[in-house]
Amino acid sequence: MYNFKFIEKKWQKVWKTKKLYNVSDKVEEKPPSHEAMAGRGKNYYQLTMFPYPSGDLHVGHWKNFAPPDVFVRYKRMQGYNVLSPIGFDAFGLPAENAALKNSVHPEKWTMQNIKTMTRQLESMGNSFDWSKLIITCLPEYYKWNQLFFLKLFNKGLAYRKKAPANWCTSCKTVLANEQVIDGKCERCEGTVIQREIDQWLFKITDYAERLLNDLDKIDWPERTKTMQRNWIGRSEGVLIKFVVEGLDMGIEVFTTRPDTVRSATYMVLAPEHEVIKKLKARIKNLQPVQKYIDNTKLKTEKDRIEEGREKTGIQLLGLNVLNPITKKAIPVWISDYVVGNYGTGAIMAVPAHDERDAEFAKKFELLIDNEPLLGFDEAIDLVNGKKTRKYKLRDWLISRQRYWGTPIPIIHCEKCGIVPVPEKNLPIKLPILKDFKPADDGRSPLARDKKFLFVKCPKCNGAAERETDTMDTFVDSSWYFLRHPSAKYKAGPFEKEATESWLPVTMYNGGAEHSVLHLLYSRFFTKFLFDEGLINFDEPFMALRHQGTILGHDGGKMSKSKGNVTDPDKLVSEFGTDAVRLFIYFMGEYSQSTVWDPNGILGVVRFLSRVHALKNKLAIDKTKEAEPLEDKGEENLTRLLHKTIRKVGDDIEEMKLNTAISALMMLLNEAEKQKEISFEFYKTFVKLLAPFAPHLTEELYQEIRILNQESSKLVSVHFAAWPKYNPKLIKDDTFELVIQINGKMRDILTLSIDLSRDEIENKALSSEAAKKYLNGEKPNRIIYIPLKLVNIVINSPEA
RNA sequence: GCCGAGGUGGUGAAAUGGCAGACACACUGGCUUUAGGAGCCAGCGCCGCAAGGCAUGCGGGUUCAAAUCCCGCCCUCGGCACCA
Repeated sequence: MYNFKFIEKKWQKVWKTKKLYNVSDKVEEKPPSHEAMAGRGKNYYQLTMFPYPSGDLHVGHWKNFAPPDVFVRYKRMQGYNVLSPIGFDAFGLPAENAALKNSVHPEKWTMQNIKTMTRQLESMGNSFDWSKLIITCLPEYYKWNQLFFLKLFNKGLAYRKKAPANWCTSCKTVLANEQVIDGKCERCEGTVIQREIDQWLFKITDYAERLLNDLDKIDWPERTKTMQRNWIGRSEGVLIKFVVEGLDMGIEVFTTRPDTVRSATYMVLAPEHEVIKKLKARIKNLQPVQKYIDNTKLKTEKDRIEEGREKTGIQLLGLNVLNPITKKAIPVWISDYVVGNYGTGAIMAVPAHDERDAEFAKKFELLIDNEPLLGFDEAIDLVNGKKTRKYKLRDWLISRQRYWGTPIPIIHCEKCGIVPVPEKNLPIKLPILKDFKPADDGRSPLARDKKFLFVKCPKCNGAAERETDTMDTFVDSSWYFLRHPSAKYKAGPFEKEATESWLPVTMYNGGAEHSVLHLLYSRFFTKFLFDEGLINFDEPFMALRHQGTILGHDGGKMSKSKGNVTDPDKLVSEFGTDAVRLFIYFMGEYSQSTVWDPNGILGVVRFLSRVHALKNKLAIDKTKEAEPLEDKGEENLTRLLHKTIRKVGDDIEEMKLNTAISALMMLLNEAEKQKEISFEFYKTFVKLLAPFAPHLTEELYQEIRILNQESSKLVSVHFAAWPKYNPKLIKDDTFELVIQINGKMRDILTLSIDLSRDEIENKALSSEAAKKYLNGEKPNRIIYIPLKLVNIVINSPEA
């Protein structure tokens, strides 16, 4: 085994000091779209979703970061100017929780972890441009979160509203949605209820239509697009007004089935429907109704899950509406199976045509009426309905009553109301609090910092208070890809030239678990900034590929809490970074999930040391190279080399790294059979392996260059030109003909590719196998597939 | 329930209508070595001494030919889940 420790350390140091992977800041041509890269530009922006600084790099991080680096190195060798930056998604609840547990400040905890992870990421040998590093918890980054908030606010796209939040009754704090697991608190398993609190929201629903339609113009996995489509959930329907009996008012419902309106036998309102308050006076059973409404609010997620689909509800006695066609008076109910913030929060119930309504009608013994259907448009005309589109997508609730996040740049003034912080006063820095525990009253810990809290109103100069909520960390990650090329820019969130030359991201890599939230929010931000005229594109990621997850030995997702997380450090110190990288690639396709089992690593370890040992077969006598290829073995090897050049390139393009490596293994197997190998061969082999095993190949490449007496200036293998294959050499002059009898393989012949169809069929018919099975008879039919096979069909007697 | 992905040797996996199991791991036998998680040679889907037969979750179908295409099931994973 070669001295990988020495080699890997040495080259990592050289790359770092030479800033080998830092891209030039000068303006290049626009980046090409992924599918039409060739010849359309030279800038290539590859980005892998930035990590949360949890503290250590586990094998899942390797699976995230190592495969895209192959792609990046390959593109670079092809002559692309490749930007591959890295950063840390550094705000968020885990830091707070860990900090509370270990009594360190979240900032200290986070910055320490970033330091460790930086070192670990560096030891992975990825070709990151570290000069473009971003860390979201620093004011120089989150300042721009605040700027974007103000821009959204000015356009009415950031607004404040009383909204239900997840409230853990045991921790007495608000939880993020992702912290609620099966209706329980992730940390303490306490009960989670909905609590109404004033919160900030981004009006992403304004963009629903564009977010949906523009999915057609990006190269993303179909399943991811489908998930976004379902999440946005557009449906085409009609608004129909039902007149309240005896009153000069109506209640509007949304339906996708106006053709069934004649069979609507009752109406159901969501418990929070505002009309209930308005018509209080007319409701005869107000007390039980109020009780039902209160109960709904108190209902926990857990209760709902336990109840299953069992429907509950109560009639609003004394209140009827008129069916707009039959003019019959029908009862009005409230039930929590009608969702308050979808459609109009009211439905016409048609138990004859809707399963859920049928279930409800059956339970409460309501009239089920099956009138003949109307024509769709006919019905709309008759009831004077309004065609509408509705979306399941909700506005994005960004308020967090937590400490470790970006402060929302708003001031509450008694006189002036909600006042935005003037841009020139940004950033509003997050104060260093000693006590950052979440509070009982649901207010952010920032409310306890009087210095932070009490300010003068920027408008009237009177006494005012700062907003104490912080932003959801998804805000940070919704635009970070814009910041990377301008990482150090101070005058704004991003520089015009850098943005125009690098963005949109050419290739985005990351986990499928972000298929909805992060990717949707990023698209929303991009569209908003496009509308503001700040950028000239309205989709952030031209191409997207998900890596498969690595599962723990138990087959479950790796997670710290499960204790099935594997730390690759041991493998790295035992076999080297190159070996671990290669093993990750060789395990299976990039997009596929696999169970982590390090047992097979010896295969790639052996491969690497044999590649290293192959150097001993180099033909030192240089004159040999000039000789014609007389030796058949060497000629075959050259042919195989050129086929491998094509195969490896094609496979990397498709991220099929496992088969690319197996092709290199086959090539090595053949090379080892030779007495000597040429400089040219070895050099090409090393180049082909370079994106996969960057350290060993750099070492070998430099050794070859010295042996070959090339210039002593460092020319890294990672900037060497990717080998080109000779199309003449990948064409064989013979092929293997498979002979089938009745579809079963019976023989193989090696034939010249120059033979005609007749000659090939004749050869096949006179083969041993054909003679045996034909037994002197004539074949019924012969199928010929050029350069592949001949299938001789013989009629069986019974056919 | 709905949507999506998947199911191939002891293991990771190849093969996208045309030789099923490439490339590896593990295992078995042999050679070599003071020694080995070393190297080399051979074997390795199942049944069978062999000839041969049987095999890609299960059952049908299309085809000269199916892991691959079509129909119907079963199982695993991921997402959504009363959205009218």
